[in-house]
Amino acid sequence: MSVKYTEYQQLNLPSISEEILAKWKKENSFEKSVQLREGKTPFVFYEGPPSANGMPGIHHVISRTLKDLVCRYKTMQGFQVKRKGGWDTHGLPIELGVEKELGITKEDIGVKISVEDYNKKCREVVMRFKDKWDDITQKMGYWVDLNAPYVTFENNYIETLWWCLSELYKKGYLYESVSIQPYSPAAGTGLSSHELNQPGTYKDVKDTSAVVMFKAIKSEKISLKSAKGDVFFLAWTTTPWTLPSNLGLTVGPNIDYVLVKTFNPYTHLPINVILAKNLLGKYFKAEGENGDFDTYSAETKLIPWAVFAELKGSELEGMAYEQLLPFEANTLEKIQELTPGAQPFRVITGDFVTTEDGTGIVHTAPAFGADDFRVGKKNNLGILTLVDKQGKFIDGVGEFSGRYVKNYKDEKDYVDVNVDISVKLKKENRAFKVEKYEHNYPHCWRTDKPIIYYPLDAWFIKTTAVRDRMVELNKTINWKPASTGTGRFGNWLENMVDWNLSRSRFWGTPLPIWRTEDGEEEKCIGSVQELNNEIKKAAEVLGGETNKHYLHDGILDLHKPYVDEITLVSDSGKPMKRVPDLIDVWFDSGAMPYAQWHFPFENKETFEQNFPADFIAEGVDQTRGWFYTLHALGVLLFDSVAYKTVVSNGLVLDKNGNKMSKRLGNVVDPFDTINSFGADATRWYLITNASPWDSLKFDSEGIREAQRKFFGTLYNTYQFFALYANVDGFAFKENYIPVKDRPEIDQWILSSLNTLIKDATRYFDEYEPTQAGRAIEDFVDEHLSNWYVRLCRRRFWKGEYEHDKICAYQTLYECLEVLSQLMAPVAPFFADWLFNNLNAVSGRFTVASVHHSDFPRADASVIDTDLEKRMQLAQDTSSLILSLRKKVNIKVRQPLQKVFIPALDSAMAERIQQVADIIKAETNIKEVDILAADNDFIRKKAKANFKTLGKRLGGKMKWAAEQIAGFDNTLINRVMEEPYTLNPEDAAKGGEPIIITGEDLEVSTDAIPGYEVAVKGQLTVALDIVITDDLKMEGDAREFVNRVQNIRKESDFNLTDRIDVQVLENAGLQPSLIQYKDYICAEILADSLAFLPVLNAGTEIEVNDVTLKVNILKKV
RNA sequence: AGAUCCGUAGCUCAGCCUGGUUAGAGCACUACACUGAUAAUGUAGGGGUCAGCAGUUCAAAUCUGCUCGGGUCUACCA
Repeated sequence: MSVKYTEYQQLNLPSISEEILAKWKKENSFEKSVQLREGKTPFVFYEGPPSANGMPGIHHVISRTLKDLVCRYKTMQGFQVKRKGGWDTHGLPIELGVEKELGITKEDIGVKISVEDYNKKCREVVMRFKDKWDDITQKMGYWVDLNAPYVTFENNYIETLWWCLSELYKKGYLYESVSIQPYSPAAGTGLSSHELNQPGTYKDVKDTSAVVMFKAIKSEKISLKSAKGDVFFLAWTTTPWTLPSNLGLTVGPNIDYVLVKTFNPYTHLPINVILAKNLLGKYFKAEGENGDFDTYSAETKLIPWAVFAELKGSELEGMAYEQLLPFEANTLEKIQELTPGAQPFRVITGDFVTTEDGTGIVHTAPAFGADDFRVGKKNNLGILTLVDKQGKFIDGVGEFSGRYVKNYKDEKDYVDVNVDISVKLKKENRAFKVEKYEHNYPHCWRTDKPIIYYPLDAWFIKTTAVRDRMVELNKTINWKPASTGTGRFGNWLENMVDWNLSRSRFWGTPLPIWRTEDGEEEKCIGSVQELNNEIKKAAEVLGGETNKHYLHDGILDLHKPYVDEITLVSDSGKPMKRVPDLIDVWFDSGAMPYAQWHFPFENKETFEQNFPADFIAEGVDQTRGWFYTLHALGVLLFDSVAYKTVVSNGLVLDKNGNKMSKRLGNVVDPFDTINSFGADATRWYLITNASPWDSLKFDSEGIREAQRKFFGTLYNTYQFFALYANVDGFAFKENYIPVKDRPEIDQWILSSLNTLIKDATRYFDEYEPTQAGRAIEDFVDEHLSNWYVRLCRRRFWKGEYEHDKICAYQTLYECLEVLSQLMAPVAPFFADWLFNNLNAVSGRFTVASVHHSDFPRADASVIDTDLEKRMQLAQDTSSLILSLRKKVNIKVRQPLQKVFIPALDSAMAERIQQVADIIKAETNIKEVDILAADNDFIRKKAKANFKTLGKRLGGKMKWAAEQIAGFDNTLINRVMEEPYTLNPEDAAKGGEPIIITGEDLEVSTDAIPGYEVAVKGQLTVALDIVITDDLKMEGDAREFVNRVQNIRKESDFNLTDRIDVQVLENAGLQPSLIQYKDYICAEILADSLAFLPVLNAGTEIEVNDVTLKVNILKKV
């Protein structure tokens, strides 16, 4: 008739996962969990789209666990949490993968393979591991809606991106400009930062470096007039080929510079040079300072030098100098022709200048360095690009024209142009030091040739225009951890530059801008319909073959090459072609709040309800990725944050703290992990081991520990409950017994439980799942299993099914039930399993899954902090007594008469009194004798309370502490009663009196003579270890019970089987057994205990060094 | 190079915000005990210059500064 709690052979977490997963599938538990909250407040979550062209790794499991647990928690808190999944499908990694697979390079696209076929291939590859992802998603228990995911390559998605771009265009935020980018002359292509970060691109190479001399033009303004002869700025470069393009010198405004009189080591001519003071030692030998200038000749080894002026960089600003290498192509006229109004050849200031290397004066060629470009633009230096895209000097650079700046073509007899430039400068008295310099320089990963930084056209979003607003709104975002928001992200925002959108690739979202050949007119398209209209319009105006394939159905695929085949017409009637660029994939993902709903073309209302997100979470590596692009677009388009809370989780490292990489072979396969340990233990470990934002040293031993320690203990507790509840038929059918009517121990565990609910709720609300998990763990281990169940064991298997027993069942049941709910967000399978096992019998909930239930609410009326403290006292006391027993080697089964516990005050006495029974039972002691506060039996010890006294006493603290340590009982008692002056003599002489009160003392007890004593903090116990004959007999009886119980167990008797016991007569134990016969029989469920002179059958047992023979007979 | 996180027992981590005089857990190790939850549990033991240096303070693991080591992100250097 009655349903039983399911009992198990042993804990098998993976099979629990499987079983529950099947149940979820069958019952559509996820969909149901969302449906059940229909009409409730939405909690908006954005899923950062993974790319399915790579295998999922263990690091995906941690961030998804985090996302999942928050969503599950919020659902249980009554919110409706829809979780639309998504896939990131564009981007360089995909293209590179395809190229590798096809054995082609970027240059082959459009030649060996059509763009159409290439993109087709990309589209195939992009979902290659979707099955694996779906698999891990399910197995790890990640609830996300994959039925209608957003996919970034779909037309609708791209259409929204176009809408976003056109909005930005309308606001004037989208513009084209030159920027300095890594460029590979050998490959003839720009490189993305991603390509630059491929392993092995940075190599140590030796290059010709030169410290060159720029001749200053003396002016009235600067006090260099005092220098006799020419004055030169020293500047260092590792790329002498950039020197003809030099347009400025940059100094640090706060750096100290010196003017030094010396000789040029190559020409031996007297010169004056300017360089950073810190770097003097690098170029001048100390012994040469103030040397003999008059006798200097070419043969002199030690070059004399002398400092005769010192000045700040800011004082140098504005000084002019002679052009170093004038040629036809870099005359002032040419420069001003290229940049009207440019004013080159001046000293400017820049923050990026350091005195780590070089001279503290930076040769600035705006075309060939990002910093140079920036300061050049700011200071109107103009720009010279005297090197073409093949990497050779253009015409008009004298003898260097046509020469490659590096050996890009593998010429056998290549002569380094950098060396020739240096030689020329040496001859012209313009080189101060030329040497080989070894440094780390980036190389093209494809051609292995050094890259250069080169000005390239690119499209930008003017994020700097809203920088202040982005900073301001960022302050309203709840960052976990906060430091990422203020530090890494905040700093990034402060120093933000415009967003470079352009990518010269094939598989991605095309930039929807069409332009006339002369660049005079352009159009930015914001929707498919607009494009189709324009297609027709262009066909009509331009006629002929224009757009003939697109007239009938309009455009069907918004990718290359189709968009590029389309010609539009300008307002003045000229044909317009699309600019060739694709956009940065980060724009794809950053626009997902809008594009996932195909906003504004559809789902306007849905979008409005789902923006901004309440919560997102990804790895810290997304700080400048997704977190940034989401934020930027939110601010640019809607003047709003895109998310209110963001959790950034740290990296997963291997157990030795190394980054996981395929190369090192230390990657952890998430499938293996979950298959062998189950998703719950894995998730629990990932969450509780370290805060999500700390990097995690992943060690499967830790999962094993979580499995054994936490899940094992909880499982055991359930098993224990099920075992006896099934015997007694407990199904929670009786009325709920008011907590106040239950035994104190029940009140205590329920109080702890409600405190736990309160804490866990707070932690989850604060996005501190680690703290929540640890609190739950502590409760299960310390409170529930190792104290409540241990102390209450007998209540479950002894006695009749009545009040006390029902209290015990109800209490333990409630603990297990609430635990299943508290742990549900983190360990969803086990929690549901536990919940269902309980609910299948009791039917207390109507919902079919713990994930459909409401998160427990703490009942403040049940929380009794005093009781919790008291119990802690009982635990500590018991622990002390047990340690004393151990010390004197008296086993717990041997009863002892008495323990003394000194109470320092009446409150403490009261508390001990209330838990005395528990202590007695736990430690098998007959009496707890509480010594009142004012007894003289014990000696008290006082220690100064540094916290209260320190502030008042300051320097006299040490002295006072010594005084207080010397107090005796009388003095301590006196201070406890009334204020006491510590320094009466001093005070009498007019010194500051030191008055102390009871608060300023920390009183504890000293040893009690004649007893075994143990102390912990303020708590002292003194154990009476005398074993009287009576106690000995009782100990024997208990020991005997234990032996019989073992025999019962070994013989596989049922818990309820009754027995008859026969014992061979013996002198040693018989008196004890007779005296405690009733007790013994009750314990071992014996109907008789008989002493026989002869015993043929039976077992030899040993009880306290006495051997005796017993025979146990099961009653039939 | 800049930013940020981290550094406490052999290992994984608390404690740090709010300074207080014996720095805690768990795992592992050793020994002993317990055994009707038993692939569990208890007790005891060894194991720490709280990365280093300096400062503030009566008092620093805790606050400040610097240095070193590790991770990550960004940048890439004349």
